[in-house]
Amino acid sequence: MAVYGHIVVQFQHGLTRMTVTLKQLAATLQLSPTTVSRALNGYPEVNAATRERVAEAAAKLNYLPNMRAKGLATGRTNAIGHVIALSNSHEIVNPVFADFISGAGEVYARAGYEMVLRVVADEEEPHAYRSLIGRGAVDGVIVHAPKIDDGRIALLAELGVPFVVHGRTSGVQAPYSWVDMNNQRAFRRATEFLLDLGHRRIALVNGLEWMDFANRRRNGYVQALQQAGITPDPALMRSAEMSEPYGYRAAVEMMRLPDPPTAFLASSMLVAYGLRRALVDQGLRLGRDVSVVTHDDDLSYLPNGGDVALFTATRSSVRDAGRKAAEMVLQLVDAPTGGPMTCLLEAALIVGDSTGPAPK
Amino acid sequence: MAVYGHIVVQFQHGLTRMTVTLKQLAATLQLSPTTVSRALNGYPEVNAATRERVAEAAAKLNYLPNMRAKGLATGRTNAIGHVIALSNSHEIVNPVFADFISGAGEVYARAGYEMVLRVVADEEEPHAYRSLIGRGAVDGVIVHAPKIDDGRIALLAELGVPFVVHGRTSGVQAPYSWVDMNNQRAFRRATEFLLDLGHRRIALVNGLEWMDFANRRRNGYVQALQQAGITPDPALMRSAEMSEPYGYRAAVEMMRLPDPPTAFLASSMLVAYGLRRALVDQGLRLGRDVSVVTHDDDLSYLPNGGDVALFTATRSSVRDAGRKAAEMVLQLVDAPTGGPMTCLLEAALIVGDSTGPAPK
DNA sequence: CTCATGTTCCAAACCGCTTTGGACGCGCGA
DNA sequence: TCGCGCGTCCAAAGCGGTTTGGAACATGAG
Repeated sequence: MAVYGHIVVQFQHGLTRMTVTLKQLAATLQLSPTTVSRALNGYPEVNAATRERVAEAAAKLNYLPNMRAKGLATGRTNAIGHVIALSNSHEIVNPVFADFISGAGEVYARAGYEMVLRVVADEEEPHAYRSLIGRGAVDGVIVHAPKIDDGRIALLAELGVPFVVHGRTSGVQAPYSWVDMNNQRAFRRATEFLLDLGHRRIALVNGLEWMDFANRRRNGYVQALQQAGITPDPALMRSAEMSEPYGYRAAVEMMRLPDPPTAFLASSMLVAYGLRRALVDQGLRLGRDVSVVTHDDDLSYLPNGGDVALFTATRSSVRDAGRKAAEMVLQLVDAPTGGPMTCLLEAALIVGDSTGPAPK
Repeated sequence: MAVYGHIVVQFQHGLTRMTVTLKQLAATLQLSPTTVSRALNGYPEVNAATRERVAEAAAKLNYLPNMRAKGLATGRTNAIGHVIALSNSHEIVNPVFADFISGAGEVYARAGYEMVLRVVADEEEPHAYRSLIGRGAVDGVIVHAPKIDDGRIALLAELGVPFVVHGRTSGVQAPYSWVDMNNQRAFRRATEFLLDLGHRRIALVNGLEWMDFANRRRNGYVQALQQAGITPDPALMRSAEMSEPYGYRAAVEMMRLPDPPTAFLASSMLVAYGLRRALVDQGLRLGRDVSVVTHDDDLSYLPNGGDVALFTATRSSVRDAGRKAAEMVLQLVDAPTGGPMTCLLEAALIVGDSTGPAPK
């Protein structure tokens, strides 16, 4: 370790690495730390010429403020926390997660915020939130994958931290901030679309229905059926973790029914892939012998076909939702009194090759 | 805001929220901050009875140390940074990412580390690393998706921060820490497996070949072919972002060749799905008329079939890789002089329903 | 010329924790 | 009895920023 002027140069691994502090910067400029700090943070009580000098020196010396120190002094962390839970029975990471994160991350980057992630077993989730906030690691929080009557909302309200939920949670009365896709409406429309094509036996291959989004989707489906005077048939409704093999099994088993469905509603692209595989295996052609509509989260690595949509789908970009949620939580951090904000996104109904009139 | 004894209780949103500091805790205990700090951190110079008292009080008052303050004092952040880049042409989040993160996150959680994520356009990646480290936001870094001759290795070495790469980067001589799957060997074995079944026309539907992993996979494939006296046919080799439609197109177009392949090697499950769809559409049966082997990253939401594997596959859990990488970076943070560590994982060859002898 | 008013800068306190360098009392061997 | 070492504890000085409460000087009005 050697000292040149006021710049400390640390030798490490045989490499030169420099960490300039505000104090050192001030010293080389013959100014007080106060003035330098103010110059860099745009306070008015500093001469324009001085401000210029400071900015130049900072750039030249490669000064970067230490976030921990800044955080300590200001009480702000400039970080938002995301807790993702793994149910330890089936340790599935929500495939939607990557895209949501990428949308949110984009917003954070622009705003100079950090994203801190915790992956925990779901029984430790409350602890994770308490710890994240109690130790002052984040200024706000995003809640992922809300269940029906989700306890996290009450917890976070109690902790008094700004948060926004990706999705909603039926059963919680207290107002809170959320951004959600209109799951019910999307699935009602999808069902109506199939009804209009003459389908009467429509199957729902849904996600886990204690997840709020899946519950809402089923409501939309049931609503549309009832409106058309059709009693929902439990044999045509499934609920499980969404995967390709799940879709496959669902289709195989339902097609064995005495009165099999002529159309399927899938809760995700992967499920739709599975449905497709099973149906094609049985020699059926999608869009002619049997129809499939899926929800499409518009995941970057799971595009719905090429130029023309492979599946008829209700589409809503989860990445957009991530962006929205991030923007909202940042606003809440800036103005906690702003009150709950909400944002309901509508899904587009994209017609692809997988649907057609009900066979006679 | 009201003061009870030395505990400050803040009223906010009409709710009671408490933040206890070490100083307050010390005051209620009639002890000095020094002693309390030492008691909580397990230093020997404190009486066992005192330590007990401190621990109890801390638990009762719900004391959680402020990480920013702790970080400032110790010079440690207890956080590891992950930078993920979005090439702005095609903003695809690597589907592998979610599982890797979940493996790593698990290790961090156990070690009391935070994971901080930055999502940036790839031209800003160097800046992201500099900023993350220069501002003291993290103690170490994981490098994702290395390309051939990746410049990030040199950058991070220069910055003098502990880091481990998920993958390797051909062309970089200097030693560095990495955990990688043996891509070359996996694809050589897969190719050999097909050769043993009598296939001579074997197609490779690869990922982007300036990604190091894809390059290695091709090497393994080419090596096996040459060993068998077969000259690799450029018409049977593709390279692109891995997706279902890509697999579909590749299969459709290759099957139109005068001398079409009898077997395919896919670089990911999604590509394999696409291959399957195209081949089945043409009335071919997998495992009889045409064979498919894929690499399977064992992603939680993309299982390779149910009880029996849908695709014959080289399988290596990317979640395990995440765990490994996290463990390594934590070790490096604890002992930076420990020198580069490496970990090469071997893929298992799983035989499924998608392969069979070459048709006569 | 005087005094109020700005402008521009600084010294010092503070954020919440760790850590250095003792202080103090006690038991023990010489 | 003295001196030494040991076990326990504490005061105070950081860590690297921000922010409060002036100080010093120039300016303009009266």
